[in-house]
Amino acid sequence: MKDQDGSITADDVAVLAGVSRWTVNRAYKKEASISVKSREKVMKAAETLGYVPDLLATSLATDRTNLVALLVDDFANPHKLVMMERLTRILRKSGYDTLLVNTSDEEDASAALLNASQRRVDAAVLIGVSFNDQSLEAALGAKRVKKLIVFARMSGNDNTISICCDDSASMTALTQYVFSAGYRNPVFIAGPQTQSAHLQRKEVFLSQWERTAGKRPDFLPVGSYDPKMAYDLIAKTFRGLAKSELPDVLVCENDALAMGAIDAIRYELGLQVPGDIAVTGFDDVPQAASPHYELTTYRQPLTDMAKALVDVLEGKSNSKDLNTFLGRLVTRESA
Amino acid sequence: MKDQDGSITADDVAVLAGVSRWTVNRAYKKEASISVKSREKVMKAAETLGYVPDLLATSLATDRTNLVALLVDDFANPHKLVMMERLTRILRKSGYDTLLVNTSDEEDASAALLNASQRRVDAAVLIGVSFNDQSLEAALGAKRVKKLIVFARMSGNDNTISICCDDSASMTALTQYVFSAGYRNPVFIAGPQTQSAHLQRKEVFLSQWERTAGKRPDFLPVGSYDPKMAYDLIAKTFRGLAKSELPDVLVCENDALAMGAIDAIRYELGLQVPGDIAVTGFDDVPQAASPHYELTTYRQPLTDMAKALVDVLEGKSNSKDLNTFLGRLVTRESA
DNA sequence: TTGTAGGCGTTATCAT
DNA sequence: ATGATAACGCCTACAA
Repeated sequence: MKDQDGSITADDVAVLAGVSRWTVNRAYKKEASISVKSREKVMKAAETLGYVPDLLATSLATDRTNLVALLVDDFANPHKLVMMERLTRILRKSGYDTLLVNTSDEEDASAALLNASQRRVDAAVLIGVSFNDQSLEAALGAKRVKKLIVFARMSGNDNTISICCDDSASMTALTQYVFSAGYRNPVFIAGPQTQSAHLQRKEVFLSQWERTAGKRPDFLPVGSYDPKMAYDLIAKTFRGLAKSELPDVLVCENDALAMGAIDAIRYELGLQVPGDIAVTGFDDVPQAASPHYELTTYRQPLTDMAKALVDVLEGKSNSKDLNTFLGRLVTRESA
Repeated sequence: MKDQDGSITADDVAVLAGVSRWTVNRAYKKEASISVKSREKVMKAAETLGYVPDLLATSLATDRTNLVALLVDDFANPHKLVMMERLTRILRKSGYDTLLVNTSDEEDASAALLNASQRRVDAAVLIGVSFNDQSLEAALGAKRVKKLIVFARMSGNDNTISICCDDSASMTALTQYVFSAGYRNPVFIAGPQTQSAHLQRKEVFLSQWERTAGKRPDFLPVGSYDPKMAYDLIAKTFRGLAKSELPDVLVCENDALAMGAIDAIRYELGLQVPGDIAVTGFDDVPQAASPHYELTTYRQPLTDMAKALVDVLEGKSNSKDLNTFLGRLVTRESA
């Protein structure tokens, strides 16, 4: 045994087990040519010494960290918690650890990406939205992040792998539901308007609705995916308006906005949901099911998406456009 | 320039800058004896090559990773999101990165601790609650986690550093407020009952109330800090009871439980909050301020606590009992 | 099956 | 101020 705590290396185990250091390391490899007896000896010695292989040294030697950086820029949205839970759990099951990187007070994600690259993460996964494609591209080009993955969002950037719901399919389903439920005067509540706006839920809804109903709806951009901001904006925008001037449904880009919207309709406008104004969301966060919201929304297949992420990490998935999933509409009382 | 992407080392920079490899590394150290000119040359060369120091190799050589593991076992509680945001941001500002470890499906945290130790984290921070002191102690003894910190919870374990609100002071304040607001028949809604139950909020409340009102209140343990579980339990427990049999206030161990309680009172029991049953929480999560909950609760000074964590990491704080903070009561409409 | 070099990219320490 | 040696703990590739 060595002197201090925690400095037990393969060498120490080798001595105790009476084998060479390399045999010790081999004992920890799945398909290594090593005799059962040797492995047993090694494992027993390791057990008594409290030895565990050092992942730092392993990573340095193999150029593989089994580390994934999760970049999150928006902690007001409860769906982030759901995604983090799912991702960390499934990544862990596949042997990956997760670096949680908070990019909420940075202009763009490139500084965070740089930092992650210094830790040699196997991939950086963006669960945020306020990134812009250009800075991403720059970061990806210059730095050494091996893979850049945009999760739960489409990305227009070709160097990026996007794992997400098909915005077109999901919003089309939502549009059809809203229309066939009889609503005729929707307003779309959008999140922050980033530069790469193509393919967004907003665009799909506006054009789909126009095609269906013959009129392009208005939309309201909220500064961030924060229920409070949605609340304030909706209160300010619609307060004092006559019923005839109000929309009959607010189609929200996600549940965070929708929950703020519902509260504002009830507590600021003094109106009923869905009686006066209906509301739809996107994500199906846990709170959406509560009797207070009863939110009609769209659920993404997070587990499948997380598994797809693992496939991408392990190089099993190559074609970039296969990582588009279909979720399902969850209809409740809010619309 | 070397061949592939991302494999630029200090050697490459050294060649381009016309200095030795060690000078390159020195250029990145704050107080290193290096000439301004050399540093400039190095930085310029690094810039054109896109060199950044490798943190993996640094950690291996220095035995300091600047990595902190955050163990979280409960993703249904929105306060976790708040804590994660605050901690990651403040840790980052001090040069630490955060490993997010999901321990929600593990019996105890020791397996997660083992894994973190293999990455040589500088510290493991527990933001969960369903740990038991014994397994922690075992893990701390056997493995090489340098520091084990329990955040936002008291811990009875001496080998553990606890950074939290003073449960006694906070619950006393809450107790006094509830009593002086005229409530006389409280029930405490508790979280999972772990082994080390001493010093918990529940105990403080029960004994404080007994001292004040002369009667030890009942309490109801919920299986996890999940609003839904609180909702179900409260619905099941109180449904069909006569008004005289109902409590007049539910003192909840945290906001997650309180929010479930409020929903259950309104939507399952058909009663008013606070008119029929009042509710208090703990944490002051963002949702607590919404007009729907208007929750009377207790806010912890998270930023100060996070800074204290940094102090502990940097060895500036030694005495274990100084890391107890005072928060403040936030009174709203729910009680 | 087992042992041996050499290397991963950095830092501590000593020498110049 | 700068250069050089050894070490951090492990892995790949090769030799025995």
